[in-house]
Amino acid sequence: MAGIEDVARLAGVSTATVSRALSGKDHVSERAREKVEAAAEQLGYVASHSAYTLATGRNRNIGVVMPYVDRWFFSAILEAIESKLIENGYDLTLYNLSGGQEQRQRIFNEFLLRQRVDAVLTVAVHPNEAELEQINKMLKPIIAIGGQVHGARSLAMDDHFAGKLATEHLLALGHTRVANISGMIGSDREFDQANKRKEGYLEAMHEAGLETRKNWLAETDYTSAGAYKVTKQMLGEPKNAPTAIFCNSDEMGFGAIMAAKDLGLRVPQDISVIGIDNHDMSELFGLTTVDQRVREQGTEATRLLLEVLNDPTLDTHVNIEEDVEWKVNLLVRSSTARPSPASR
Amino acid sequence: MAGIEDVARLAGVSTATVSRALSGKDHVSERAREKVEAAAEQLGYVASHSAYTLATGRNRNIGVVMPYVDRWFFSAILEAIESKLIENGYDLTLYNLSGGQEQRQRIFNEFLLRQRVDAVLTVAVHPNEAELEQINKMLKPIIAIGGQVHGARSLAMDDHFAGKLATEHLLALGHTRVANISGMIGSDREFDQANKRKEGYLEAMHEAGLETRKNWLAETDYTSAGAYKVTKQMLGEPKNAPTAIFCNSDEMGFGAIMAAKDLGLRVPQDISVIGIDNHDMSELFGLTTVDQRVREQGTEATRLLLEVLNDPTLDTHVNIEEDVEWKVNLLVRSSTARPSPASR
DNA sequence: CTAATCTTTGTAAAAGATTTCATGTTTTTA
DNA sequence: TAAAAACATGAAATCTTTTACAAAGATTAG
Repeated sequence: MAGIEDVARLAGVSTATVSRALSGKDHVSERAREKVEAAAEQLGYVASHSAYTLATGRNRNIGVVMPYVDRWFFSAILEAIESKLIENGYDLTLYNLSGGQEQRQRIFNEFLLRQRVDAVLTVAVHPNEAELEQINKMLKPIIAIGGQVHGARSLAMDDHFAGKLATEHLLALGHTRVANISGMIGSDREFDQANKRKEGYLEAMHEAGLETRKNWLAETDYTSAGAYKVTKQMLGEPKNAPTAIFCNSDEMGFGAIMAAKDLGLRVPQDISVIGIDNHDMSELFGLTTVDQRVREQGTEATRLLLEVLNDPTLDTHVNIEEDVEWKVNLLVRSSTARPSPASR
Repeated sequence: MAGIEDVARLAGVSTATVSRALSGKDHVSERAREKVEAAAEQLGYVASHSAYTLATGRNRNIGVVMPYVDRWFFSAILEAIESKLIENGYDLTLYNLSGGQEQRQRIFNEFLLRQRVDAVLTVAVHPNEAELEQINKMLKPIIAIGGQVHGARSLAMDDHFAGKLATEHLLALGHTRVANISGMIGSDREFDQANKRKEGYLEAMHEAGLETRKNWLAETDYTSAGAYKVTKQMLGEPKNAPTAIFCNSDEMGFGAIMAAKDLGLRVPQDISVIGIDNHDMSELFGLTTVDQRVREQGTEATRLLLEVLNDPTLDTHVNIEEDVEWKVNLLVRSSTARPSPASR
């Protein structure tokens, strides 16, 4: 492959001029610029990235760390981040934490420290003490989406509020027997954040002076299969059954709806279901939800990050702990309605 | 951050020895190795990646190019690729083609040529002539998953065969009125490949001497919402309705099942549905499908790639055009059954 | 015991860009 | 027209590592 010297030779100038011309810098005569551009074009020259990085200290590369890639929320947000980055000339290096404790450690101890990235974007990651220390060692900007990371800027929705909002929608419709399906606390560190939605539910119920029976509080993993199972149990004995279910995520909402239908119940006449997310398939299920505009979150967080990187007045190692609170909206579809008179 | 010289100084050896000791090379005395390791540990030294790359020409980084990230197939395969790569000490740089023609061009013309990756993995990408030329300019190994790329090794399922297999399952159950929902040809270059599944369907129908009515051949985008819509139309007038539907993907199968249920039809008693993929949510829907073991595909393709990269006898620029045919299996669940006597 | 071989180590030369500094040239100002 | 300022350019230093080569020390063979 052609190097900068080849281009310089062909254009009849020095490598310094080539570098200046191609990066649109300072003082380069029109003539020289044209000659250089022609030579570069002819040789198909593209600057070697490692040399560029070594010389400038910049990577034009952002590390994205997330606990999963193959779950809808994460893949949607990743897509948005990637688009925004490419648009601005940045590469995206992906670090997926799903490979177990050992791999997770390696990512924090080795990969992120290789100085390969200019900044880090974490998505729903809860670093522990040691990991936090490693992250801060990098002296690079960090933005955390979906959950605070100590020392980093964050952009996150208020999970407590969202849970309350969803529950209050059901209460406003007249439901009094409202259940909640949450993730298993502790089974997956990263989802602890999302479980604050349950607290919002509890608060709403409490404020309305309603009881929350034990069997209306189900826990399962954050999958539709898990929700399907617990919903079947919950709705199995009609006597104790709720008239509405608030699921901590839309995917769990799908499972709840399928379970209800398989039991011969109609949604929403016999049972209302609400989720959180506004998953791509929620429309298909007619699922009422709290829209958290996932893709926009990715775009906005990336914009924030680029702002920091492009602002030369800011030290690159700004870890302003300024948290952006992300707005969410109730999106009513056909899975929620007033409880039927019979069920009361 | 500490550099190699700091480590050398602290350990009381030369940088050459540090380099050799840390990369587990050649002839280094036990004593020297220990001193170096202790010094590196103490300083928290991690070799700068760009310097490593500049000196060795290696990136320990693989470029992954895919048309989408936020669709299940792609996110699942991405997860598998990433895990395998991290395990082997490689980074993954993601290039997502969904950002329109202009961005697509930039990815092929600039990003991939920056010499930032040691190899490229494409997933269901159909490069055009110009793009192919750029790819080959890189002189780097390429492996194509899900569709051949001229000049590259590939690992792909036989889409024609899978379509035939799915259709024959329905025929074996006794169905004669079988419909197909495919993607829109040409609307999305990358999915042309998957549309070979339709040809398999047509062949199976033809070989069985069955007619394929026009309104049993629906086209839509590869989403469940699209499939929902066309299925409602198709099953709308019971007279011409099929007794079974073969969908080109599971996601479309979900849409078909939901549409059928919303029309008051029972699956599989009134209508059978089969898909292709074995999507994570297929079990929830009880969807019979052709399992293409998506994650394993990603793992295996990555293994193949690493094999090429690690084999010093192979020129790194091996573009053996050796295509691995990926096996698929019929996975029968509860969405397919014999047609009811009434419907015949 | 000497010569040959093997280990260990350090010096210095890469790798391929960017950028500082110095120099020569042109333009502007007084 | 002379001095000052602005501009264009190239030589060489720089970024941080790996590695070829040379040299020195240790071990083995004859």
